[in-house]
Amino acid sequence: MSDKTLLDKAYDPKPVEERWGKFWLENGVFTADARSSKPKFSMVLPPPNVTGHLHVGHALSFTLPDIIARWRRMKGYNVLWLPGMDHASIAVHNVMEQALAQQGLTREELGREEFLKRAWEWKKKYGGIITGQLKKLGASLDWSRERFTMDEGFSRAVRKVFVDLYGEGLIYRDYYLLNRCPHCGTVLSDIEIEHREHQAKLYTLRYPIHDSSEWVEVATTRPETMLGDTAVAVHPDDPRFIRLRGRRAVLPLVGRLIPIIADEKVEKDFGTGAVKVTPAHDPVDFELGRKHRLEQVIVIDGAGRMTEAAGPDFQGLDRFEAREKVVERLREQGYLVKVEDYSHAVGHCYRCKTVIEPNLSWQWFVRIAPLAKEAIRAVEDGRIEFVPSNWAKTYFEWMYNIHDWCISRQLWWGHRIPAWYCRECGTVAVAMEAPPSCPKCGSGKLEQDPDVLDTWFSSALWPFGTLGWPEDTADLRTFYPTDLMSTAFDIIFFWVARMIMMGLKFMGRIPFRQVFINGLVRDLKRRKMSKSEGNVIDPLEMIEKYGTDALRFTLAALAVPGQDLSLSEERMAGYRTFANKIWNASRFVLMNTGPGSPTPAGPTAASGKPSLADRWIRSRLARVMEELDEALENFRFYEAADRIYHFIWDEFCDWYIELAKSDLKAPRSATPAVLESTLDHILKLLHPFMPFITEEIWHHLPGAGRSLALAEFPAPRPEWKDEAVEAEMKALQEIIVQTRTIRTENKIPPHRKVGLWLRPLPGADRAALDGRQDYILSLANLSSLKLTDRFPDGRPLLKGIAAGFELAIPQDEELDPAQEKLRLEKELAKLVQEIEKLSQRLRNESFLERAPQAVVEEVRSKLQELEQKKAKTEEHLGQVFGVK
RNA sequence: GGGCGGUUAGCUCAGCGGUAGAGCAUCGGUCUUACAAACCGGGGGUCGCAGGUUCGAUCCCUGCACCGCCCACCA
Repeated sequence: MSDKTLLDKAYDPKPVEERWGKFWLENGVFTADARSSKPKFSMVLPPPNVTGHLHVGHALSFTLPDIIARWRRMKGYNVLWLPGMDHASIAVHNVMEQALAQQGLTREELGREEFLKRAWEWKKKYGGIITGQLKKLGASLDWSRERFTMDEGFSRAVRKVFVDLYGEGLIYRDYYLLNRCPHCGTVLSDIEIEHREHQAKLYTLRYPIHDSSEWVEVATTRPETMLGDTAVAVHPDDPRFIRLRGRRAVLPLVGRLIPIIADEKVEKDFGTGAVKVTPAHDPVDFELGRKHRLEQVIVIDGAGRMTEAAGPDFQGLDRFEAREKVVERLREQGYLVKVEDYSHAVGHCYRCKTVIEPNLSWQWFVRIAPLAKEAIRAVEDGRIEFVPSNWAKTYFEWMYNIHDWCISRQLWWGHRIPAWYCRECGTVAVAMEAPPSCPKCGSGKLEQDPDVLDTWFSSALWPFGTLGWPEDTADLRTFYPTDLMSTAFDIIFFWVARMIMMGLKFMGRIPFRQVFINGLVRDLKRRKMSKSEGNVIDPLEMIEKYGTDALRFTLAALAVPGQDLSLSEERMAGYRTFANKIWNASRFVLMNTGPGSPTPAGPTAASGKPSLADRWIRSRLARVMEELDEALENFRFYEAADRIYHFIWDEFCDWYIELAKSDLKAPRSATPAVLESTLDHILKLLHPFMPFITEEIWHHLPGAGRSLALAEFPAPRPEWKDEAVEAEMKALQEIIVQTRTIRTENKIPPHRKVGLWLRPLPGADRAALDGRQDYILSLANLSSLKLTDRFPDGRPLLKGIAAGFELAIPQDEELDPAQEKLRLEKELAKLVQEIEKLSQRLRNESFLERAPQAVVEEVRSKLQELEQKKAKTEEHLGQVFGVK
């Protein structure tokens, strides 16, 4: 890729990201092959709204599956990750109508046709913003298969599903009380309502009993609805109201006589124990009304304005104005008993946050129970697995209590309901295409239902509609069912559950095998990010500042299953540093193994004798490779990230490269080859997390292929693991660290070379040391030490114990006895404390009896070791400073 | 009202039955020829509270407290 063998000194993400992002797309690196013989792994992207722009939630829920996709691809799977966009009817209406309002226009004034024309133009112009941003993130999507929920094929799929369900009686039309958003001008389904706590008032009203001087008190939070009351209800067992049974009340302000009914739904202990019933404006009252065959008087229309039925005093008023006025009138006329502060939950539109208005209208519904039954079973019997598994509980709870789904919306942008009404005979014709005439009376006067379908109705078909259904395509055969659905918990009901129902219904098979639910991204105070709070972290800004790889790695490192994550910029800065670290480690490797270097990693090196460090890093690498697979298999992104991070930084950079510096000096060393191959492995292992920088560096290595994204992910190499080598290395590391500590605490300047004298403690393996003399020497160089064979008499010594060795640093100058004494005493105190803990356990007979032998043994040998150490330390103290 | 999750080092978070970990911050020392966006060393936690189970609990059980979220037809 590049002639340069030496990379720039600091890593600059921008040009690298630009170059490789473009390269991947232009070369079809992520294009799947429906006819491949490789095992397939498929996912569909949760289609972002066309109104969307990338926020950090997207960044998370696209990065995680991308890591999986890239990992699988490198492991030899035929990976399809299919992108697309959702037409998002309500959201689009919101933004477009807002724009219209600025011109003083409403959509009605514009007309349906013109509105749709503009919507399409708008989609064309702005709809691709988020997909462009997705590309920036490095998401390895197959753009050749991009779909849109309103493209022709998909729309056809939507119509077919509607027609088929209708044919089976699973879609029906009903006159029902539903949540309507007065602002958006459409009904909403139950889950599109957000409940928010309101500090409101509870009004107690007094309704006179007809033909009597008595009255009944009722409580309400919505006095304006009293104009539409058609009953008062009490509990059948409530003794207070037995005398009122069968009587009628006179509705104040209106004068209508309304029955007093008894129903068990009424809570005896709430309010006055009697409740006003408004079947046309309250969900409970609506049910009550159907049960008791009460009249429905509509006093508020869908836009939240009072109707003619509300009476001349109120007609045309907004519902909240009407509330004030009704209360005023009631007060004037003595019907208002009291007003109390009252806090309760009020439904709001999930899009525009307007208080919803229950409203009666004709709507289309999906009869959900039969579909839900199958969908429940698919999760129960494990065909579909939720990760983390506790989300299955959320899913079940909703599915068990699921209500029929209202799918019609009074909007224009979307899939128009394929139903035609005959103006002559009133027949409803449901069909894929407009029928030329009424199938019943033959009249040509047919009118299509003006409404469109709930956006989620079409999203529900995403896993198969995007693959070509209802056609029997190669893609559909190869890639359905998909393997993984990765998404956030807030759309389990909206989307996941419905995809499962529709997939089972129309494909006869589950739409995906696993559902991975990622956490929510919160700010540092654990608050949800929202524009109004002003606590939004903009991923694009982060990319600009820290690079995409750093952003991706941060998200992965914070992605603990089942946990929301608090995104911190500091953390991201840390991973930018990590990228730079990798960059520089690679520079080191390339400088020392490249063709121009004094120690090229050619065939000679490959056949050279591996040093201890060579064998050690290989062994450690083998472990990381295993752990990474395991972690990704289980969606433990944070674990994978943490593991690779520490392997690269601590083991590869801080130890191996440092050791390599002296190993490289040995004749016929294998180190250049090991350096190069370890880097190659590191790049591959890290690529799913940090695709850009790894791809860039990889192309500087000999033997790099077309793209690292298509290279083979390192397969497990158990034969590389070497316990003995790791143990030996660990001992040597301990010795080094110990000497460094001694030096630092005695303020020996880092650059001053001092001698190191080593003697195995009784019981330690002397041979292990002897055989490694030269090696220890090179290790010692790490800390400006030189190994001395002979204990130099008569000079001050700094002493320590590490890994079964007694060590001493002879000092050329006078050392500060106070300093050294302090160090040893501190050390001693620590030892005494630990020894006490351990011996306490060993003194406990129950422990000796009941704990596993291995544990007891471990404690014993640890204790022995500590005691030896303690003895030595005391000896040092006594010897050198005369302290006993 | 029902359910779910959280409470571990100054901050953000891992760990979850056998002597407490990371990143950042902090203290001390280094420009050691890949990297000062670095290197070396150190300090810092009675793991929310109270009981229980266990040889042994941060980890399991019960209760409590506080924080966050989801669901819900007490008007």
